[in-house]
Amino acid sequence: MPELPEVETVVRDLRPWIVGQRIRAVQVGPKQLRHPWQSAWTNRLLGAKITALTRRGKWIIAELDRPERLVVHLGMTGQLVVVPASEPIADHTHVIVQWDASPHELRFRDVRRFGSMTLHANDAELQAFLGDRLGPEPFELTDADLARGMKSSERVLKALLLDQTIVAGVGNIYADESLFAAKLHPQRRGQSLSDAEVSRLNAAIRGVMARAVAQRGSTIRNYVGGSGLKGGFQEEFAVYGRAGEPCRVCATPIQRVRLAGRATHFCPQCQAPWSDG
DNA sequence: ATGCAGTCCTGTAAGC
DNA sequence: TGCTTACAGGACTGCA
Repeated sequence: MPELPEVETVVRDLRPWIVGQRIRAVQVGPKQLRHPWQSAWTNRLLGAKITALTRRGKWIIAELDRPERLVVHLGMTGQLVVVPASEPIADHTHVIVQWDASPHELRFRDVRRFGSMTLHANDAELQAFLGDRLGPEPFELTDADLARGMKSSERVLKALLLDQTIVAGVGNIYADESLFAAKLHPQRRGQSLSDAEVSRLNAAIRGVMARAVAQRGSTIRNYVGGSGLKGGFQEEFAVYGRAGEPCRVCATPIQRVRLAGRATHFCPQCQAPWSDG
């Protein structure tokens, strides 16, 4: 599932292929993504040059040489890839962007259509949109930021980590992995955390994210980077998807429960539920 | 205000 | 073998 490391990998892969390219054509399929494509968007994109490709949380942002911003969210099964235009079009391909001077094209494929591709009018409007939804990036998150998000809440840690307004980019996999790395039980309440535990959690999130980005993210089912390459971090999972398997630290079987509506994996020994202050 | 459950969507896999 | 059912979960809505 594309979370921060996967989205970052897609952005890095795509950047050399599409930054500097001028849009010649946009083809949109009949099936709607999360938000319907407005036909006016196509006209506003034609002739525009991509000037930068960036990421904020799990959102991908294409800057243009005009005010509009093209924004993509991969949802659960979204894939954004650059391929030779001659390549057969895979099932569930919903948008194709073609360039003036390239034999390659950009394709957005999304089997379950939880993803979205939208055009925002300008950067200020986009920043307001993202600002309403996203807290700090993990690599910019201070202990004070995280403490503010955690210690004022009665919600369980798993739910708090999935809340994009507290820290942007963490999804189900990296929430579980971060809590293991921080030795915190996913069912602990935010307000039960000590300052030391908040600090540990912050370091854990950052460490897990850095290692996952270095491995080009995780491929569980169908995630691929912008060049079609799979990720490798799934080989390093400590808990996610390892229910019943021995903890890599203490050999205790990894437990799986349902928390905040999500499958949640943890080591009952390493992540004991009591506070250690 | 807060937190939770339900919703969307379809491919995969388990169960009978 | 073929059908039904559960499950995967990011972002969002509606309800208590």
